Amino acid sequence: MPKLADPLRAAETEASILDAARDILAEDGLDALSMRAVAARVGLSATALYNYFDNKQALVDRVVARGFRRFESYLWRALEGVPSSGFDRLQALGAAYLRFSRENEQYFKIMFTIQPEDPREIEQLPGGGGYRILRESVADAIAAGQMRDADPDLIALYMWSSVHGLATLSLACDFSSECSCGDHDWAEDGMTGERLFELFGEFLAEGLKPRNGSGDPTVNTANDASGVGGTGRNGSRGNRRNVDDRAS
Amino acid sequence: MPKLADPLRAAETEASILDAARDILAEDGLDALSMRAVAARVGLSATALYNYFDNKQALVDRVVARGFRRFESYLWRALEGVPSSGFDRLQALGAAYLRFSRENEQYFKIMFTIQPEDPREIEQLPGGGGYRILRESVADAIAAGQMRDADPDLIALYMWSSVHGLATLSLACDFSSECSCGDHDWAEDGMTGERLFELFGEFLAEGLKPRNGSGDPTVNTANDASGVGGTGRNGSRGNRRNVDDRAS
DNA sequence: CTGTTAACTTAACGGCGTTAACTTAACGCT
DNA sequence: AGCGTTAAGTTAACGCCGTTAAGTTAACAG
Repeated sequence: MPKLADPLRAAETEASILDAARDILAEDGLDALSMRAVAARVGLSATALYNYFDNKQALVDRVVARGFRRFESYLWRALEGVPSSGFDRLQALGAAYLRFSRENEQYFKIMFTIQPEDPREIEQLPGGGGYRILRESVADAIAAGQMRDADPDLIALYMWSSVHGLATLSLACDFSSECSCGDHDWAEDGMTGERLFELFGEFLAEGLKPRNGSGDPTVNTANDASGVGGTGRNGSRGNRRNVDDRAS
Repeated sequence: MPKLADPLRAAETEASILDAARDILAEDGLDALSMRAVAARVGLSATALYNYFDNKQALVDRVVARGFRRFESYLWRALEGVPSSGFDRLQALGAAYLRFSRENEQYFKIMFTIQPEDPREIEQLPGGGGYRILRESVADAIAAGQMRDADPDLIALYMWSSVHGLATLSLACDFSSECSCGDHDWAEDGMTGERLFELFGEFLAEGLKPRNGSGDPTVNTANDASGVGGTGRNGSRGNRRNVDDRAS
């Protein structure tokens, strides 16, 4: 690996390599992201890339790090014009999180799948990758008296888990189609992660325990199996244990 | 692909191939899972595997499907002896979910990462893969009056998202060490996903909105930045926008 | 004894990440 | 002007990958 003395030119080439890698990833997925493909896209031979990156893993790590920066500024933009305290800000953050995961599916997948070769180098996940914004918004909401008085890190992590889980599951499984959850037909209104997150807002704010005269009745629609239905609509076949594959 | 007329022998060989693939995956990760490696482990040549599986993707899909079945029976076992209504059952489910994700890290990762070649074949995710158990437990809790009266699918999905997000983030980022969330030092008590899930129980049940005389005060310890701290401990450097990488 | 065929092998193709060796162009220096 | 140095890139090659084509072996049917 030569030393790449000219820093300007080197930085330009490096950036164009990273751009090419990002484009290939977004267009054709991680499997299509080969050193030869990236090199061809920037008009170099594959071995030339090794002047700029130690190996493929290092290149991918850089792509991921860039993804986290882009993710962070995406979240920042989502907060523009949203008042700086209360649940609105957190709702906007969650919605942006889900929107990003859908618009940048491949990016999002590798961001939380690839583990960097050198785990010391992660100033990105989650410290710089949006977590600070979330934590700050949580602290604001607590200070404004709109959120319970608990460890802001714990609350931030709780909200992050919920939204991240929803984003991940939305990518792995299409709720609104054949991969139906239960036998409830959600395809009717094209259930998306973002729509679900709106519905989850009530649960996040008020919890799951029953309460008298709870707020928003909209989430209580389409409820036909409560109070008397016992184990619910699936109760009849719910007890099949299917133990055959236990030791596999 | 010959017809494999002897069904008993064929099923045995197929099972041993799947076992080998599962073992390699668990021991050395997805990158080490090659047709040649699997074949060597069962004492065959790589091409022999094509008598039993169309291609590598089909083999991996079967491994994933087996993983889901194992996952499901794992969750079932976690419910043995737990009373069949109320939050206890859901708490046990969540804890088992996180335990499985830690004990079977590689398995868990590909279960929700790999997307099957033929998406019709997913009777596994999430229908058979534990979702039914969760939904049933939710319906039980609603029927017992221990949970609010809302669409059980919606509640189940909410809880699933929370736990799944926590599991995924726990694997991608070690909360208790260098990848510290915020500047809060959680390494003191070796923060794990399972421990976090215990702490989240209060939020899941009671919500995040403030309430007078809220229940468990243990989650309110270690809280030093609320009420007056404004934007929290990171407020000073929190406003760096870092817009440089916007178009990358 | 022969033909069929299930179950498997070896050989090979193109693509992958990566290394080694070589080329080319620009530069400083006497 | 001629020289060596070196940045930046090339081609060739290695071993591994998924996969296909062709050939081998053993059992069994007639």
